[in-house]
Amino acid sequence: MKPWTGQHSDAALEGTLIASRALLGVIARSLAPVMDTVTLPQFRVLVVLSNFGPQRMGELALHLGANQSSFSRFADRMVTGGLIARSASPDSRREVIIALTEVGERVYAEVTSARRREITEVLEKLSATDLDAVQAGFEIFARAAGEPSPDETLILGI
Amino acid sequence: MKPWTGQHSDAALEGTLIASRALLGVIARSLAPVMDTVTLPQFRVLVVLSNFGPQRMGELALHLGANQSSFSRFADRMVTGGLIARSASPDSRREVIIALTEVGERVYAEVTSARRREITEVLEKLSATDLDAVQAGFEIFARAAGEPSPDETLILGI
DNA sequence: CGCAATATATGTACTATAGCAAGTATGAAT
DNA sequence: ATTCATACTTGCTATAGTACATATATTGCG
Repeated sequence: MKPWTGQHSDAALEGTLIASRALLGVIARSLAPVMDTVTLPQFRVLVVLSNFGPQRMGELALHLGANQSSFSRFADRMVTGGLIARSASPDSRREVIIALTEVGERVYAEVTSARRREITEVLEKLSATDLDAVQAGFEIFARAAGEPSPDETLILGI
Repeated sequence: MKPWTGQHSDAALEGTLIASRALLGVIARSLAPVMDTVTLPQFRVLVVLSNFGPQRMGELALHLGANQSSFSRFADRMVTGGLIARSASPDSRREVIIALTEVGERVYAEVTSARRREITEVLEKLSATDLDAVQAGFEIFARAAGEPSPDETLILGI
């Protein structure tokens, strides 16, 4: 099934590409202020911990597609940076649970709230009619595109 | 001027955030296949060279916010990787022009065409009516958000 | 020409990421 | 209890990125 002609699709494609650049700008701007506190790979850890909660080292390493031994020292740096904390697992004394510290939470929140703020600023420029149109279009697109898998999103570290 | 109520804006905000995640998924997927050929910082160079053409070392370093001396060795690695090439400047013998090699062009094209393909796949799922809605919404949003500055886009290396 | 300015390259050094192999501590199973 | 598996850490090593200071080559100017 091909409900539109080539020409029609091209316009929508170009529009989508332009919008995707605009959104990337938003995301980049929201990320910029914390880039001297965390590296992009480190920010990925904040994302995972924020969305999935405290986890064992191994689990986390798996989530991030990293070697466990690499991840241990990676975690060292983030602990030193005050972003995450190791703690003993209640289940087993050989397990180590990694959780966000308050600082880590704050850094993550800073980025997400900046993102919301930026988007709100854009939306505030719109008339009620345009806002409706944006909302409708984005919802339809998001539904068709589907949520990216966590792994996919993490490629970029966002 | 505040053309909408809080509730209305929230729905549009959430929709935008969800769509932004969907688009990030698209971008990440398109980038994944080349991530074993280039690093993200290196991909930024491909982006700049693709969009602004061959440039002097110093210009390029400036574009990327890098120290000139750092960039010289950074360029070495990309030359070794076959992605860019140094050449003499016609203007001055002390200037070095950096340009994409065919491989570099191909890597960049691979990513952008994958992105187009992914988006096209999503749009193909839509009815003509929905496609119109998506196109309208994205155009309005992009116009309001504006093009991100090159520097902003490069934060993420995309 | 001689000297200052410019463009790039190199010496040196440090941090982050990352993998393999080996070590240690703990838990589980026979 | 001994042995095997699990979970994590550490030793070692290598590469990428980045910066500062210094060298080298080239250009432009007085």
